[in-house]
Amino acid sequence: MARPREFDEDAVLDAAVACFWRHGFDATSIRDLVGQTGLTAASLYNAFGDKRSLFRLALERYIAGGIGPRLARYEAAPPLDGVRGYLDDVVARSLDDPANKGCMLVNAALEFAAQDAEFRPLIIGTFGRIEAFFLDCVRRGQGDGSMTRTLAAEDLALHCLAVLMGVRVLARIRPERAVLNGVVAALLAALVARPEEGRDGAADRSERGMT
Amino acid sequence: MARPREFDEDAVLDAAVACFWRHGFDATSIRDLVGQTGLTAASLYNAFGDKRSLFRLALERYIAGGIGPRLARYEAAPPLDGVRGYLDDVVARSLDDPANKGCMLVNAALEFAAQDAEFRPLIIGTFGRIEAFFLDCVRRGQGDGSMTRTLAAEDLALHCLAVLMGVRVLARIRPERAVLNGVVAALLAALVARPEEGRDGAADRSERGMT
DNA sequence: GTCATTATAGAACGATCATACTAAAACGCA
DNA sequence: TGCGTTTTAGTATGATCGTTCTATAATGAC
Repeated sequence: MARPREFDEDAVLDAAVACFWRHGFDATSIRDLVGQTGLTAASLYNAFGDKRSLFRLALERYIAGGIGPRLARYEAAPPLDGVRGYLDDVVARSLDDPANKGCMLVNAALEFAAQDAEFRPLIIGTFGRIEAFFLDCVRRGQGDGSMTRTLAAEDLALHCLAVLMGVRVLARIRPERAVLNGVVAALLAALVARPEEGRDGAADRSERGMT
Repeated sequence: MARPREFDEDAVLDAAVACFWRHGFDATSIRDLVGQTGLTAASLYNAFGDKRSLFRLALERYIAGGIGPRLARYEAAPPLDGVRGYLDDVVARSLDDPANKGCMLVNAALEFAAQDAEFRPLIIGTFGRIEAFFLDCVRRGQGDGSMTRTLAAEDLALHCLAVLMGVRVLARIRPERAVLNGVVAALLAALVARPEEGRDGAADRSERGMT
């Protein structure tokens, strides 16, 4: 009934992700987006709204295409393999990105931080999904004896999340395989059960007080 | 011989630090700086050069006033106390900052990342100083038996650095005491020597292979 | 007191920002 | 073949950006 779109929305959003991912929200201009997407400013505004809503769509697409699949890829793995796989994945992606863009979610979190009420729920919620993934790994790992029970599962999961964030920051400054692998190796060593811990599931849980 | 300055350079730089720390480089306008410092744009340019060199001075002042003293405060502490003190310090500062500005160095690192050749050396060098502090703590801790020798000191130091960065990011998103303390507690638990490790210095170093 | 020098104040600069407007163009349906 | 609707293309708009200019004010040296 009306004139049809001449562009592929997904391709345009991918181009927008590339722009925002590389330069952030503020430093990406509408002209940049016009140049990278190939369509005009009028079409951009007509199809996606203003710059903020386009950023939101781009960030959601980044999450749906990058973080979501990665979580799904390791959610059924053995606990230690899940954590290791997730972080090795991140390290590999960080190392083979010549632009060193890091993680768009971390970048957005620091650019908007607390002040932006519109993006906060999406950012916090996504980090919450990642934390939940780590928490699930740790709970299963503590249950099957592969991970240490000397700390609360919640603390260990937060530790994983913090190391993940740290890796994403460190990777932008020192994108060297030895550096990032060293960090991940130390995290995994911190998670594994110590030799003196029993390997028989929950049986020996009562032998230590709760701290 | 000429008209004297009417302002205190240090006070002006402190105001510039406050602006850049809170909003970053791009999102801070010269007009913001004019408003916060109280002097005119002409005086700003005359005294400090353009926006980039003012940012550099502000970042150097932040490092000299924030990070440097913190490193000095804990460099002579017992190894574990040094790491714990440094991170507890960071957590405390993060929690009592209502603006949640995080760390200006981390913010700058992510805003400029790899692309900016002018700020890279300062950013990388400062993180290098922090890493060297952690490495010194770990080496001493491994030497006196208080820290684990199951990993290379370099990897443990990098782990500390990554957790520090992660805490700085996490604190901007979830500035809750329990969250940040949990992360630090897990880091410290990862550093301490395990019960089966000898406490007699370097004596038992030969009993394990190098991995 | 005059001069050279530097600091101030405030307006002005061109560039670029996000966004809106005006027309023309391209379709489905009558 | 028109009509209604939406997408295009290009330009315009007002705001704000970093920076500079002009003029005036304040000092030490002579």
